Amino acid sequence: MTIKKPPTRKPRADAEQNRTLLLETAKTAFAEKGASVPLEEIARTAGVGIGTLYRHFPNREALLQEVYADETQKLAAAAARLIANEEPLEALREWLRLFVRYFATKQLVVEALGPKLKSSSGAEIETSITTLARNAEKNGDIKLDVAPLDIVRAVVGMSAFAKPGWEKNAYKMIDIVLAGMSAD
Amino acid sequence: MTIKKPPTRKPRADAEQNRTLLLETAKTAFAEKGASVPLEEIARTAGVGIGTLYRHFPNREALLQEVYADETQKLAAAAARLIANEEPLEALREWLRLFVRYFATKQLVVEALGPKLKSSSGAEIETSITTLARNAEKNGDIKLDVAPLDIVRAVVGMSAFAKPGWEKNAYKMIDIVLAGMSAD
DNA sequence: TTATATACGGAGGAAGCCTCCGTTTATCAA
DNA sequence: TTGATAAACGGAGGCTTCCTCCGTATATAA
Repeated sequence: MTIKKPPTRKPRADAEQNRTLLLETAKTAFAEKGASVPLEEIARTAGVGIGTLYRHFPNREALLQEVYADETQKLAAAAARLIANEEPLEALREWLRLFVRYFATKQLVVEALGPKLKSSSGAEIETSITTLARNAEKNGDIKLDVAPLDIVRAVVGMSAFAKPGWEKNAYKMIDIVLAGMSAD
Repeated sequence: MTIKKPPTRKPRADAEQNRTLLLETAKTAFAEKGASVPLEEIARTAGVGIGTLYRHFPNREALLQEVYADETQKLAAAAARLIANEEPLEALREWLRLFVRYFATKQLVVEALGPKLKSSSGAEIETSITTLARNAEKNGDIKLDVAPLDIVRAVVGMSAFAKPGWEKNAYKMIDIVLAGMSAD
């Protein structure tokens, strides 16, 4: 069995630059043209070769994920903050609202990508909602006989071939679902 | 302005046959390999040329729609029957369960097609759920402050990157949502 | 049987995805 | 500075799928 020897060199500056450049270009392109914009177009716009794009991001999904990574990050942070500062049930409700707004920005992504969002961002979201929901359950606010993630799913469903303004309906659905789970 | 003169001839038998054959082949293929199975493969399996497939169904969506047309039809029929024979709230609940099963069969379709289901099947479903929901509302069972279709959306959301068995969760979500909407 | 509207089939152009590899360049040691 | 070399670059090209176009074949009607 061969051991990997790490000759360790400083990472090349041009590589870092291109990576950043590609992420910025992709973010714009996805927002403007939807998530199925040709990757070759992104590469061209960024002024790099297609090979470079694929070296940094092995496929479309990887690129999308990184583009939205920081927003996902913020969402996770918000969960922690809400738990610390709010009543459990309200923390849960508020986070779900945040989620709706977050999801609205990547909705077109989902449309074009299909439900492959299990990926990494999914894991962080699952952690957040699970913590929030269990917290509310322990506090006696809700009875949890579906998986916590199912709450998110119901809310996300609101965006199914949504017209602009679906967020309003999603907010209402949050209240309905929480009411339906309430342990009174 | 030229008027279209209709020379009217009996439609050719081979055309009808091929159409039917293609529908059957497509149904199997979609079920077995998902909705993104190459259309050329369907044509080949059916033993017709790709041109014939495209003449009958101008694109993938048209083909999918026709493949599932009769199931959609049944669902609409069920709505009428349930309204006639059940208590309004139970009619609504039961229809939503039927919908879950219906949707389970075309779920893979949705995944590959993305939310383009507004199309014709969507219209029939919207009619059904609207009638059922308004019926339950008039009976004083629920308070309807979301669009009826949103109930379906919430339920459909359960299937988002679902594992096998998501139908169970969907059933639970039906109960939760209806409880949350109950006007007590 | 013949004429013709209708349908058939598949070649081929267009578009995207992704890989592969020869060329270029940033880093580091001397 | 300079040379060696690991690291990164770029884009040609193979592959897959979509869909159109049109010459050929055939079912229908007279």
